[in-house]
Amino acid sequence: MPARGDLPQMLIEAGLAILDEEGAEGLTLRRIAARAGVSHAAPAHHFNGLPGLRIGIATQGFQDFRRELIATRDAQPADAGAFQRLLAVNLTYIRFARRHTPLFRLMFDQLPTQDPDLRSVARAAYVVLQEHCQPFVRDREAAPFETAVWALTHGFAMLNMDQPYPPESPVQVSSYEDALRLLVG
Amino acid sequence: MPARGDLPQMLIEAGLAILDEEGAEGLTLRRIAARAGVSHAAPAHHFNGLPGLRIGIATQGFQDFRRELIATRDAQPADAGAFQRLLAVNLTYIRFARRHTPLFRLMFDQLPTQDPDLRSVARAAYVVLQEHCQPFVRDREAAPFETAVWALTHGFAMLNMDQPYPPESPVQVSSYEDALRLLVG
DNA sequence: CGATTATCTTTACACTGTCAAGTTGAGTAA
DNA sequence: TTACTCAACTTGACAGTGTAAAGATAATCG
Repeated sequence: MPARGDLPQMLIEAGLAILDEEGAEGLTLRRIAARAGVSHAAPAHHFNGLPGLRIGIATQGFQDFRRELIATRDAQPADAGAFQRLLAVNLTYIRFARRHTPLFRLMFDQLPTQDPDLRSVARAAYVVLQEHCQPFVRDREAAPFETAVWALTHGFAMLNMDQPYPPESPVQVSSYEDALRLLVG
Repeated sequence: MPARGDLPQMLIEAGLAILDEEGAEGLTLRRIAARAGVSHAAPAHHFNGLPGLRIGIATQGFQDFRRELIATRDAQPADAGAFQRLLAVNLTYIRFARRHTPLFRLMFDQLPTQDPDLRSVARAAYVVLQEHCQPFVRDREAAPFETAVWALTHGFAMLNMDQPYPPESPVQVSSYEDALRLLVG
């Protein structure tokens, strides 16, 4: 929650709210500023224009994303198996994309900007997934397997986000478990 | 190639060129029109504003996409194995995303619009991938396996498009073959 | 107390998409 | 031929956008 007077954080929160409520098209500098109760030129003093503000919003998005992944991990029962843990975390990944589709798109659209803070929190979110792959690495190398699991999950999230495609054989969340099982062998 | 006087096709071609040369930010209605040599209001008579033109560009993108997939399939040697064929087609999928990143994003961003033509060509492109999964379906059901292969490939394409992420363990095209092999078993 | 500096507002500008009205030119019917 | 029609396109205007410059305001500090 933004402290009153902490305008940068208030602008980011306003941006997140607009993304969830109105989608990516509503995310204009002037509307963000209006929602935060300041003039349209105020953001310029804290961010490098709209591009900078978008990076800030994406950074906050990755932090929230990571927090949800961690919350899912910590909510697993003590006797949960390694596969169930990996599955639960990855399903949170997929559901986050579905629940916050415009934000999710923005997050990964902003990654190429190479902003240090953004890279850092994005990396931290990935580590949560990565550590759940550990039990399945066995004799093979870790990196290629982790990459495969990540790509499968991210692809599933992307294709499941907006609508089933192709319509005749939809990418349903319910079929992700089977897909993941194919991969872990 | 657009015939002179076929303005709709010329506008789409102009849009594709702008996407490749200037990225998504350059794709404005007025710049597309200027590149096609017409006034800024001309596109309105052939498309439903910029949203309609974007759908048209995405539709053309899926057609080109499908053509490249088919070209790769037809270029395989007669003695190529089923895995090599699947791998080759999917690598074309991944490379297309990398070579035409702004277009690739636009294509899948426009899918939720539910435009009939767009859905049709997108489905046709998917079928190319789908038919290469056939040899690996064996006793299991086809749809979940195809979905898994598609999600893995699409996720790989998305993560590989702009830049390696996370930077320390990049999603390299060279590691896709191992990932796919894990999946087909 | 007076000066300074960060924060925010006001104003102006170029650019965007859309709409309404006007222009043009090819085809058509009498 | 002449008048009509109509699709294709242009022109002009409008609200909304991001950005930059300049002004106002208030807190901080010497």
